[in-house]
Amino acid sequence: MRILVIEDNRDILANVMDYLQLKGYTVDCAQDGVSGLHLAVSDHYDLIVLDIMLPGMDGYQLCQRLREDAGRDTPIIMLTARDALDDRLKGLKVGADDYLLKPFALSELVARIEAILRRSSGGGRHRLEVGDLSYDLDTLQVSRAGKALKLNPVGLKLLEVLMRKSPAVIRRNVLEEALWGDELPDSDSLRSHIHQLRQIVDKPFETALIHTVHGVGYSLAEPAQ
Amino acid sequence: MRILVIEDNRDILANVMDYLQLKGYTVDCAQDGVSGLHLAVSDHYDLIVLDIMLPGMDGYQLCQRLREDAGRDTPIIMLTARDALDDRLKGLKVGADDYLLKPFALSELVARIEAILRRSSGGGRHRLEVGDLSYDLDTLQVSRAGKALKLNPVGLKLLEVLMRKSPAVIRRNVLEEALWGDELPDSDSLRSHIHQLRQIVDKPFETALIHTVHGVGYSLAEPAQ
DNA sequence: ACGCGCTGTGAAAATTTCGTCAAGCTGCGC
DNA sequence: GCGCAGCTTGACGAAATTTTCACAGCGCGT
Repeated sequence: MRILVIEDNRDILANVMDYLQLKGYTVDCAQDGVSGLHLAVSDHYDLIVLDIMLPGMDGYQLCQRLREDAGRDTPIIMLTARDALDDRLKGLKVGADDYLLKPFALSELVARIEAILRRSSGGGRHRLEVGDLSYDLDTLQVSRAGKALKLNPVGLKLLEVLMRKSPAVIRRNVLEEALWGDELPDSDSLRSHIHQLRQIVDKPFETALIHTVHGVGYSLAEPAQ
Repeated sequence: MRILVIEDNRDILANVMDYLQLKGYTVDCAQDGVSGLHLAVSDHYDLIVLDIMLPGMDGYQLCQRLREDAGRDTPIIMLTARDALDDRLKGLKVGADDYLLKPFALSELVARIEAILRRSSGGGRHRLEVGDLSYDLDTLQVSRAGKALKLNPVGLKLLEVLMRKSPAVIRRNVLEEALWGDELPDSDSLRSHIHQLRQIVDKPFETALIHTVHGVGYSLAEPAQ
């Protein structure tokens, strides 16, 4: 993963670069807006970390020109020193994906980078994994411990929601809304679907992944946790 | 994704609801502050679009009560007709997440909704901690001193309210309202639930965290304090 | 010290929720 | 029209949770 850091403060820049490289990213940098934009346009990056206050061209202008003139939708995380509402709005308006208030913890920056990369994983690998369970969102193939499983449309949707939020507990009404939207079925058909899902996902295996939380909903998680 | 729109102007409300539903959101609405707050508290929403000027209770009050009384951190986008700085500061102060000045383009509203949802759902997990007691709001797992505890739905809710406001004392009627809303049980069942909660949270350990304040209510706090 | 009201305790009763199964319904390809 | 796969509905016993109740003990004002 290639990341471009645009920041004029040498200390911050060095810190961020070190930390990101430590995390396994390939990092380039620029210390002013013009050369930053040049790099961002002429090369390919998976994400850009962009300071607002820059010599030459500020972060907003850079972001805007990258989006509108160059047509790039490279994810951008903005760094802003102030907690001013205007900054946040302006940033979002010109197309930033997230922002971080200085001073920030490096771990937080990495967390956001990962969140955004995961979301905009344009690479096309849409796949969910929980324990030995795997769900390919492109081919709609589900397998556990290497064995392919055959699921219904409702089962797929249910599994998708459960896996996306794993290991969190999903409330019944959230699941119902995810499956049917506003027009819920008259009876409690969610129970039947969970039952069916279990027959396929849990029954043939040693350990159960689907857990019911009485009076609340269901969760999908490894028992270890 | 469930969105609650609180707006008294019928035309704007209809427009916004139509557009959001078109975008695939599940939308509820309220046309005054009181019923809006009631919905926001009694149901679960991923985001709230809140008009400032409302009959009954204005947007600031609603936001403040939702945050402070009900302890909800549902993201809120405020709608205001004025461009006054005071309004913005006031909004930030009571806990709004973003702003939109009327008149606004529907596409802009959606852009902000998506930006905020991305940020808040990608964000780390929510957890409450008081002393050696810890409560993960996502997985609903409660543990004290490393030992996992098994709680009922009512116990969880009770603990959540107590931990959120810790070390403050919570009046009985506030607790009752948090648990049952308007329709209280006929008898004083709160006592039983507190008792049950104590059996699980305090009994197996050295020090008690739950304290009763005679004639007032209960608090959850470390004894040191 | 006394009494009243509030609180702790324990357990039974009432209610809700859950797992499971089987039957009925619907849309679709043949 | 037939058969099929997928979905919904309803019913039942089982399990878990919540409410209710009775009684004992404690706090506090008098």
